[in-house]
Amino acid sequence: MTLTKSERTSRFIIETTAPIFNRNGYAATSMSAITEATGLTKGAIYGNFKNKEELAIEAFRCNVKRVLQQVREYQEKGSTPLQKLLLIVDFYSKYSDFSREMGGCPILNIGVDSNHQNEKLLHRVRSIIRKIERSLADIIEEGKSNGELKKDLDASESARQMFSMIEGAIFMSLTMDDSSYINSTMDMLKHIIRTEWHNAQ
Amino acid sequence: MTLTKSERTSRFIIETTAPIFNRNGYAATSMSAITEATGLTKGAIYGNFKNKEELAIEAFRCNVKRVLQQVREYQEKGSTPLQKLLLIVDFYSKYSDFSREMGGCPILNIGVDSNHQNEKLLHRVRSIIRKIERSLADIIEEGKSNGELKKDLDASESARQMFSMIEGAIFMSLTMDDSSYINSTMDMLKHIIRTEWHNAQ
DNA sequence: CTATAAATATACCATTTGGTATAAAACAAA
DNA sequence: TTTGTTTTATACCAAATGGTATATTTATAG
Repeated sequence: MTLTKSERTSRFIIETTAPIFNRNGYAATSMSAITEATGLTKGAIYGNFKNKEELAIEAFRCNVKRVLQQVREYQEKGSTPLQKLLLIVDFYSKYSDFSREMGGCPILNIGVDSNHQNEKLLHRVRSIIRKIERSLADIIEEGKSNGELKKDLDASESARQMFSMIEGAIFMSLTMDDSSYINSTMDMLKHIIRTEWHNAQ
Repeated sequence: MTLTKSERTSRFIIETTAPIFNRNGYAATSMSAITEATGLTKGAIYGNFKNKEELAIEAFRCNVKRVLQQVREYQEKGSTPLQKLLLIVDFYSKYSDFSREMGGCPILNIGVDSNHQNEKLLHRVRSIIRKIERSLADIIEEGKSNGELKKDLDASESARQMFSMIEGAIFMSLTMDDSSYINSTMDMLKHIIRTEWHNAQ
């Protein structure tokens, strides 16, 4: 587990530029902003990354990793699929505070930013979205299996709807700088889960 | 109604650059892209606009105007508040096709792009969001008054939730290039309106 | 047709852009 | 300590950036 020098500086560069790329987007993040933030020179940056695009991709990966780790920690507090779903919703209720330090939601920001601009980044965003939806759908399927959730529920469609609502609420909260958007929508989502998805007999 | 030359070219510049600003964002839209797209020179651009920022604001205004006009036309086909709400949802079901020519949703794109980047643009986005939510809330209030919608419905909160869901669905559809996101969420929204908001006695 | 004003084109500006070749430094093994 | 290898700093590149001063064209009014 001993890291080489370049591995350490690579991580350092990624971690300090991650919020910058997230806040400003790809085009609006200049190499000079990167050298200033890190205190390093272009030599160090280009010695560790092929180009700006590669660094942007690593920065995105870093931001996503942070979010997903937090979600995972939250959801693992629940013991049943239904509890897990509600805990995930709870996490996103606190998301605007959490996300402020890294400059918003990477999926939303880079998704919008990369569309029509950077194919590679866009593909990364899409694959992360698919991954998240798959893991949500898996939980829903488990819920159907153990009888907590209705058998006729379309797991992948419900997962998409859930994630779509979450991203919409994050967008509104962050652009309006008003956390009541996410609170309100997450309450609504919980209500849907408990009344439409929950298998009450 | 006779326009001066500069008024005509100003409009021309705004209309041809509007989709470019919408697709690429403020920083990633260069003056050379603007001169190329319009076929005009910098002299013509800076003779009609103070700077790039002013043009970007006008371009945003132009894009928003287009969307809102379409929504208005759609909703005016309905005669009651409930019908109007459902028609608005219908409009957004077809939104991804409609929006493609102008490069996505201006509120979403410029909202994300301007945050942490351009205060003036961000303020414009916020004020448009408030305006839209107000008009949605007004329709809901009418629905409460004429008995179509439940009396205990919080009009402005419901408007926010509705718009939040719409923006989330647009984001997902456009970044995943898959219209099933918006269709699915709009179906869900209709269901909510008809079961949770509708006053069935 | 002419004089004046409005609108656009041209040529330029300093600064910044992403990127690179190479020199200097820091490091590791002998 | 010396050698060879990583790693980082320096100095530079051509191209592009947003913006401007001025010349030229185009339109308008007398």
